[in-house]
Amino acid sequence: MPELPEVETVRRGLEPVMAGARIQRVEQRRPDLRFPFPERFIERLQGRTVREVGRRAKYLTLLLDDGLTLISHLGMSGSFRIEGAAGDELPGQYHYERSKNQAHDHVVFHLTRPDDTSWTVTFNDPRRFGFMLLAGPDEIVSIKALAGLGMEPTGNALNGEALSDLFRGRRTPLKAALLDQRLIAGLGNIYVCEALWRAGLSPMREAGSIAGRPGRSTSRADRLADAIRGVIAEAIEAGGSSLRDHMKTDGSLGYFQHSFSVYDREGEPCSRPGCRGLVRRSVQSGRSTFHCASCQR
DNA sequence: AAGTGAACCTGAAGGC
DNA sequence: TGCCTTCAGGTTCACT
Repeated sequence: MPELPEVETVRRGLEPVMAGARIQRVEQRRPDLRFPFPERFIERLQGRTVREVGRRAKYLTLLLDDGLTLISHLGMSGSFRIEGAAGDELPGQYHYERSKNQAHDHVVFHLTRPDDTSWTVTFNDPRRFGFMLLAGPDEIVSIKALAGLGMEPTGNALNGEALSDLFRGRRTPLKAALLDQRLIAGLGNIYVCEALWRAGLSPMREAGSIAGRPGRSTSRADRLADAIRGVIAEAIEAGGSSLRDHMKTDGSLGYFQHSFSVYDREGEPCSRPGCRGLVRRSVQSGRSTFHCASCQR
């Protein structure tokens, strides 16, 4: 489920339980996910206190009191679920628990908080494309996964000029450039399709074609930057609001309650006012692209 | 260098 | 009902 907004939603869900909590015990139920777990994974976590629950692009980061950071990626199907040990801290938790196949519960963190409440945080990942890494204070910058990441698509740093400079001279399709985590870190297939639709730009257009002269923006780059920031901000907002529902009722994180303009809407009429086009599905570098050829140029 | 396709793995959904 | 194929939010690697 995880592009940046979903990972941020997960972060916000974990923070109130994990930040400040002591990791009493860790259950690691298999030797690997996508990669083998780090050496002495359990031993290095048990007894530590979580100082911060952070996020970089699609990675969650748990900073511990000894300077170690647990870096976690959800892959395609990873999720965390929180359960109060007393059983009644989270109303409706039973329903949520039942909705998951516990055969894919791979890691369980047993936590205690300063107020003496006890919790478990369980990592579930059917496809096992997720992974966990440990990095010491000096290693964190050299962790390969994080080292090459581009700018976050949130906030004012991502503007037309920045996009123009990032994409200048690139002949790769705009879609591929936006998915390239080395340029912008955190976008995935859904939000790239959505942002391109909002900006009225074709996914097939050369990335460099929206660039202006060095240090200058263009109206296309401005539109795209606005669309990206808007889509991401709204998705985080939606995830944040659905997180409360998720606590009460089921395991969905708003993803499925989200209505997209083009993603997974093949054959439907384009929803841009005045546009008569239909949403088309195509394949770019092995992944589905959804766009309206009539209004996305 | 840039682009594509396959690989990793399980489960859901659709066609017949 | 069941069997088969296709597809899925990500990343990485091998090839042309």
